[in-house]
Amino acid sequence: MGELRERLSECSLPAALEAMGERWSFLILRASFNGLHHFEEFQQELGIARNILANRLQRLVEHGILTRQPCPEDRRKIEYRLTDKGFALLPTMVALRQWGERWGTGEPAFPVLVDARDRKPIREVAVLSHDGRVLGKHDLIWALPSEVGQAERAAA
Amino acid sequence: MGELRERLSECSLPAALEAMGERWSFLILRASFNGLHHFEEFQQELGIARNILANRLQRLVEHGILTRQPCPEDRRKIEYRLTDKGFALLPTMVALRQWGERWGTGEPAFPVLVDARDRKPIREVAVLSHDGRVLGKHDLIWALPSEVGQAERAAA
DNA sequence: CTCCTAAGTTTCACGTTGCAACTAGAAACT
DNA sequence: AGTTTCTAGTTGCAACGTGAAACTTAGGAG
Repeated sequence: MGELRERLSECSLPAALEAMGERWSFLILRASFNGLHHFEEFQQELGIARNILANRLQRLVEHGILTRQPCPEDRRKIEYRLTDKGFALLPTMVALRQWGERWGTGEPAFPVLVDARDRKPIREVAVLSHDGRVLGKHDLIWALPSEVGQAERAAA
Repeated sequence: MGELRERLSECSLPAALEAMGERWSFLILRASFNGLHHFEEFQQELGIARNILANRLQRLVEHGILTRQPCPEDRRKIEYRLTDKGFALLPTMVALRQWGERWGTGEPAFPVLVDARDRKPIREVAVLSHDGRVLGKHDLIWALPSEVGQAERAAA
């Protein structure tokens, strides 16, 4: 347990926050998920200052979360698009949004994310065991990598 | 689709970020999840400035994410503990950490979160359909609440 | 040729962060 | 009882980040 506390800083959370931890980053990402692609769209949707928006877009591009390329048909316009790395932030974003909805002011979420196949809403994002049970407060413990069986060290 | 874009701001992500969006908030939360409870513990673990730490702890308490109470056996000490609302941020935190691990520097996560029952690592956090399928990039669409069947509007 | 639009950049006032030193209250030591 | 130590802060100040508004540059439209 002593070692556990000492090695806390080896977690990759700080690395993730280095890319996404600044103000506006998640809101730009959400707008991106919702189909916005251009500077002026982000600016009007979010009401963010233009210099800050430029800075954030540049950082997101540098971190490989968005790509930046001029539109072929109107070369004034720049298209910002999510990369796979950027898209992989969807579970984080949905989890955070669901938390805000459940514990915040209680507004119903909008828009709703639905399964394209049957248009039914998605499940609540949760921490699951290897066999798919939802794990709660008392079902979880922190462990050293050495304490975990060798065969099943895939997920974190 | 026009309405969808117009009503983007009704999402509860901004509310969530109001509570957790500042620098250090997630790292303090992680330390909390890992069993730290006292000011000096947070300060030494994170290397955060004392005034900022005091400010963040106060904000987290104000938002109902942590509780603050003096220890009975040593009344110099203050205990900060996660509330249920704070604990409910676990899926968000785990998702963010897993993203950092998968797409960041590639360090193996530490410590590992395991199922208390069998000590096997947890699954990767994902967006799931109502019947438990993992939904990917092309399996998801955004919908107006009105477009979703009345019976199944539970999750977001 | 002129006007307009998209995507920035610049300027400057203001707010936030971070380090270091200081403080108040409770416990421990002598 | 008096001094020291320990915990959880607060204060002061310099550096950095943010935000509103005006300005710039390249490309397209009439």
